[in-house]
Amino acid sequence: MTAPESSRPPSGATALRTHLCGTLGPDDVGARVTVCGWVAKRREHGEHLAFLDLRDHTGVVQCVVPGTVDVRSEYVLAVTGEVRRRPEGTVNPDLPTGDVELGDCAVEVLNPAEPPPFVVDDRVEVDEVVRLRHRYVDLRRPRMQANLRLRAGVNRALRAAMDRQGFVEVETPLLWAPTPEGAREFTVPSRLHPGAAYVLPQSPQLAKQLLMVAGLDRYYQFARCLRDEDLRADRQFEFTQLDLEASFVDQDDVLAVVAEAVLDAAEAATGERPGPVPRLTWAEALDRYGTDKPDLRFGMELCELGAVFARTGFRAFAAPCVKGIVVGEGASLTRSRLDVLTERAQALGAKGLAWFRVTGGEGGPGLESPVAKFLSDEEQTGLLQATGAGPGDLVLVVADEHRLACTVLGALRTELGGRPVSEGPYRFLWVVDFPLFDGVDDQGHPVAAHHPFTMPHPDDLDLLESDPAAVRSRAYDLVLNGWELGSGSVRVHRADIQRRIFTALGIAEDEAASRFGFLLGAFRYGAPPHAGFAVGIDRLVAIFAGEDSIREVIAFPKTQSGWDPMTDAPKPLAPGALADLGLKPLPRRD
RNA sequence: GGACCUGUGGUGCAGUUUGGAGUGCACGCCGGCCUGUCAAGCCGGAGGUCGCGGGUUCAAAUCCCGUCAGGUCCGCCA
Repeated sequence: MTAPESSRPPSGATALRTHLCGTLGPDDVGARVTVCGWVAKRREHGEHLAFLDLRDHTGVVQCVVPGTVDVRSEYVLAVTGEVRRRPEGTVNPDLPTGDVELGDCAVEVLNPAEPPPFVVDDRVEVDEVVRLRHRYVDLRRPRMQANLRLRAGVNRALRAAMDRQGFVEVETPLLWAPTPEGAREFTVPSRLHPGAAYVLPQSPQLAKQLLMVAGLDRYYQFARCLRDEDLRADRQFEFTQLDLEASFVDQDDVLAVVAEAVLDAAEAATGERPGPVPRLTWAEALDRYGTDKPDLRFGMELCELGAVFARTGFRAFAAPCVKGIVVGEGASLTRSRLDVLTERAQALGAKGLAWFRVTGGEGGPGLESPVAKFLSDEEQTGLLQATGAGPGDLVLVVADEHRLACTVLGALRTELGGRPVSEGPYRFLWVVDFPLFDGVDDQGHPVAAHHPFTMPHPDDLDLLESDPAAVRSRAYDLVLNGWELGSGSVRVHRADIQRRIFTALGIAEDEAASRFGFLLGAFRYGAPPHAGFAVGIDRLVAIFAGEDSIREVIAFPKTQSGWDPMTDAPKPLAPGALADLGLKPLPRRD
């Protein structure tokens, strides 16, 4: 990462030290220096010589002690010595400071330490619960130090980009009002109002819209967001978003602002600036990649096979949609592997998965498959032509409803062609024109795909009442290498459109007033057209760090069950604390 | 709510298929030796509720049932 010079004092000098361990080099030869840090390794050679590898956040330097030294791993030391070139033949090319060492060292023990529960070293894999229980030790490891500092660099770049683009940083409340909508919220019971509660915000969505009514014009915030939903590798209870909103803008303005910020962040994190961010419509992303967050680092696009099997006699392929993907060199996959893929497809909702190994006979390529005998020669030829598959390839075909066929193949595409997070390049993507509604609720009303303040696509306004499922929206997602990095939308600022959407959603006027009253009330006093976005910082940094899990870029994350092995949170409240809040536990149901 | 995988000295593993004494490996730890190592080397040593509970059996780390914890995924995440 190329951090600005000003971000770190070159020397790191303090009252206790003159230099940093990892920065010492040939230029310092001859200087008498004091460095502070932790003992990474002690190597004693009898009573006349000992080596100490001293580690701080910049790296490790070898200290030579003329005698024995009673220190152990992870002792905290101040070591004073003279920087000198290493003797002939003892240079360590694997160590950045390996040209030099600290000679004739005087060692002061600032604090002894018990043996750590695991070695502070990137070379060992340690159980994650053990790491989290002793996170303060885990974070000493170079990998974690690098991740947290990378994150700081990303934040710095994002903040600079927002400032430069005229955005004003505003903090919004963590204690907010409960809303019966959307993600489960964390509840904070009120002591002063027993029986009443605040909730922690899932996002500052409504607050930032109020800031637009308030005339802030351009707002941003590094917003902590909290959602009481099940955790995953890319989801924690609490996460951080670069949250932003702007007035008198349209979709293109927002995309430009966000793109500049994340491309700056990418440049700061990786040293290279990715090219302009391309756009796909949601419909196109689904058609071509079977997902609304396609990984553009590889091809394997879905092939449309409806025309090939339009009049097929094979009942399994007589479906509204028939699509396939080509797995290059996939013909060598074993039968058991193919069975697993089939089970996987069924688990995702498909009725089945048809596979075809492409063989290379004398008369041209042929198909080897349990279902090949059900297909006519024309269909087999058509399948090969439509997919472009060649000998040695594997073709996977799903026939089903359009959405399902696409998503099943999209999942298989990712599983079979997906690359590790740590592999470049960085392929940002905008997915635009999301549907306004997604599915229907118990009463048959459409369900808001994003949130109920999302502006319908102007070309689809007429369909709001007649064909809500076909209404596109001014909602958009930012995608990076198959990860959803964030989403945003143009908001509804006009009462008449808002009323029509509420009606479509089946939200009565009094219900809307009770749920969003303060927002709708504010909108009566002059709401500017506005739009916004939120970028998930944890995911962005995880990708730049090449980490599969955002836990690796969060200082103190929780396990999948929401447990913190270090603090043992969550813990039962003391009876007195419960009483103060006017709470009484229900009897356990076991 | 569901599927799959995992649980064995401080750490990482093997052992579980086919039941037979807590057996083994690497790292770490403790003690000793060692004047140029750097994942030091050599010698010696300590360290275990095989996640937990129950069952089968003469005998269970190993088989069966249950349960807890962790991970990945589905659901969920307006």
